[in-house]
Amino acid sequence: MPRAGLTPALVTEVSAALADDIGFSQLSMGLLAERLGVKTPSLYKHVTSQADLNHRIAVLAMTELADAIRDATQGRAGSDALIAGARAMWSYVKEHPGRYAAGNAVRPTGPDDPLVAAAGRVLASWSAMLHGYRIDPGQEIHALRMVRTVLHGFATLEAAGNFRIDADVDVSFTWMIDFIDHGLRTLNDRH
Amino acid sequence: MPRAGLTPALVTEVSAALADDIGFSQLSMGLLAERLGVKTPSLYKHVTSQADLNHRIAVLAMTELADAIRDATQGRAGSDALIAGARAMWSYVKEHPGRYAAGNAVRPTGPDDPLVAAAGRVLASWSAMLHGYRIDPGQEIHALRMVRTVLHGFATLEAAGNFRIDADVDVSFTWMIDFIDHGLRTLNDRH
DNA sequence: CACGGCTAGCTAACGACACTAGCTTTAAGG
DNA sequence: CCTTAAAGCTAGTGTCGTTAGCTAGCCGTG
Repeated sequence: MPRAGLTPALVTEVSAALADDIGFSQLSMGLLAERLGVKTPSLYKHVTSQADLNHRIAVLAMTELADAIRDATQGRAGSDALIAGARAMWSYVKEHPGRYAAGNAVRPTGPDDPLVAAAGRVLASWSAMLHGYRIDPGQEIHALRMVRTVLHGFATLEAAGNFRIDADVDVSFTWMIDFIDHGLRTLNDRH
Repeated sequence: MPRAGLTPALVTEVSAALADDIGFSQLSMGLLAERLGVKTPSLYKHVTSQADLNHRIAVLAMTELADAIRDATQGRAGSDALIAGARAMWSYVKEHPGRYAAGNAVRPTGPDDPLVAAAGRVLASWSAMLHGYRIDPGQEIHALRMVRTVLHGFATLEAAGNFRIDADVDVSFTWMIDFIDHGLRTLNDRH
């Protein structure tokens, strides 16, 4: 019996890809083992439990997402940064729905959980992006939460196939980002 | 052995309440049977499978949510209707997180699925609410999707405990609704 | 009031799943 | 070449969803 040469990182990567293929909720140790050409119990040499595996997928997803947003918003500001960042996040979720689902399903175990750090990097990107709008410091947290809410909501609704007429979802997305952008730009002009 | 007097409706109601208590993902046939004072296999006299049960919870949730939003927006228009409807949805989700999670996890089986009708009633309420803003018909679908996206995103993020500093989540919610309201009211004033 | 059929609820059992125990064998390092 | 950590295996356990088949409570009819 030749060795398969597995590592925790490889197991995580393959399970993330499998989750993207069949859906995070359908992921099982048996299917993962089959895809890796190995029997189920062998996985426990690299991963302590399914919860541990899910956690690793979540960290991977949040890290990749943070990188994607950072790369997209790099060198841009204001409207440009918002549009580029939002599209980057949306396309990441469309391409990796299983990973993203894992990222939202898993709860951090504590303050020093790498998942917290990864999620913090995503938030930091949005926060940096908002600086371009010169928002009143007291309103920054609310604007940040709104951006996060909108993008998360759109991503999950679309990943779940919840938009009936999905022909012009792209148009709706653009419209929505434009709506938010316009609102942010005119935040200080309110009477 | 005296009979418990179960019905599909009662089983659904109790399972929904249980899901709200322990979380939708933690719901199991065994726990439900225990709460009903019955052995697990007895449930299958009233419900064909766990998938069937989840579907019934989802229909119940969407129906209740549609009623709550309709009642809250009744007799109101524009900003008032948006604020009242949004708060009604938010408080429903806070009060019944398990039900709402079921409503989002379950896929409709077909076009005549009662779940589709219930979800349609929710959408109809948002649509009626938007009429008060006199939005250009070509943009209505986008505005509708945005409202849905924002409320769904906020509800799920908060239900998952994803807002770190949850002290002023209520303030953020109000701020966000106000932001959306302002944007909708000035939609026609864009240059 | 008796009785017959429907069915709610039960026990027993199966398959799928996550996981553990313990063995064998691989392969890396002295 | 030989020792040793560990990768992968087989076998087995507990839990969960689900089915089969029996028993007994309830409702309608005679």
